Amino acid sequence: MRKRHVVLDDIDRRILAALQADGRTTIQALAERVGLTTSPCLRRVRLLEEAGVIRGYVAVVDQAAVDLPVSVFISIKLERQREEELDRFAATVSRWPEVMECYLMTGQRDYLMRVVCADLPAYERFLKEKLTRLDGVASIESSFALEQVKHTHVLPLR
Amino acid sequence: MRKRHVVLDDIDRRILAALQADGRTTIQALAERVGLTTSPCLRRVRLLEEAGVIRGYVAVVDQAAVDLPVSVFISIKLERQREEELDRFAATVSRWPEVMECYLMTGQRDYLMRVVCADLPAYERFLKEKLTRLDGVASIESSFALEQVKHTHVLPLR
DNA sequence: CATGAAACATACCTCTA
DNA sequence: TAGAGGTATGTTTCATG
Repeated sequence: MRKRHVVLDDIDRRILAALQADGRTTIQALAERVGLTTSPCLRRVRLLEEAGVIRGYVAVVDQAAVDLPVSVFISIKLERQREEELDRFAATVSRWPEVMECYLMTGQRDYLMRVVCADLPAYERFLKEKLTRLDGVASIESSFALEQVKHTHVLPLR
Repeated sequence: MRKRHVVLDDIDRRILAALQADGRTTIQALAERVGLTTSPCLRRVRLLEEAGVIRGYVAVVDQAAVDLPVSVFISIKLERQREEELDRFAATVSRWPEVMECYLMTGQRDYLMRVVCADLPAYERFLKEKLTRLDGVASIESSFALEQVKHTHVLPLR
């Protein structure tokens, strides 16, 4: 899982595009699609995996179908922005399973995160039992997503 | 791909958890892990797929490794909020590959989206050539992610 | 290209709510 | 007795060296 910077050529990008669309394509089908035979195709896939370009293969589960229809975006400002405080905050929220994404933002140097939950009471529980119990949080601002217009994992290669 | 509401039991949830961690587990390993034999395990997986609970299987590609290190969150307010305008906006941005996520938000009824790009110039191109060319956009506000603290696809089942 | 492993399709039995 | 799991078997397809 090296993170050394890998130079990708056109075939690599086509492999990645195909695997982003279907993570279960067989090497044979993949090879055919990108214009290789199976051996070099498999070799490339393994290299991409080892280099960390492919981080893994996952099943995409429908949020609503597992009764987690609510996405909340939360903006959080910390009282102090010392490195140590930021790291501690980041480590803590990373451990919470409700947090799907969390970013350190420019500007006010605050965090933006997306939290999923079953309903409003569940969200309130998350707030009361977790977020508001953290030290050093200056402000919390929540906005609710009414509708998921788009949600993809497919990166625009090139 | 029915969206009829499916009732999931404990075994289903464990199957989903396992497949969210590794979308390529063999049915055998999966069956062993959830305490079934392969036949009923495979049956359940197929049902979950057909019911749309499992939307698909994908390779997770590292954003930075494919030279798309920048995530930008964009808040967009529309001039009018008629159904028709909202739909047209949603349909258009859904087609742009740079847009990874887009949500219709409560409150001001505006949109929040995450766009990925290679660098600032690329983002400016996206703004100039796409976003600002749309009709009916009242305001655009961008915030940049400095750092991805967490990004997961694993939903907190139960 | 050959080989072993896994997926897949089936058919049939068992148990129980 | 319908529904879910288990057993068994044969075929096909794939990964891999």
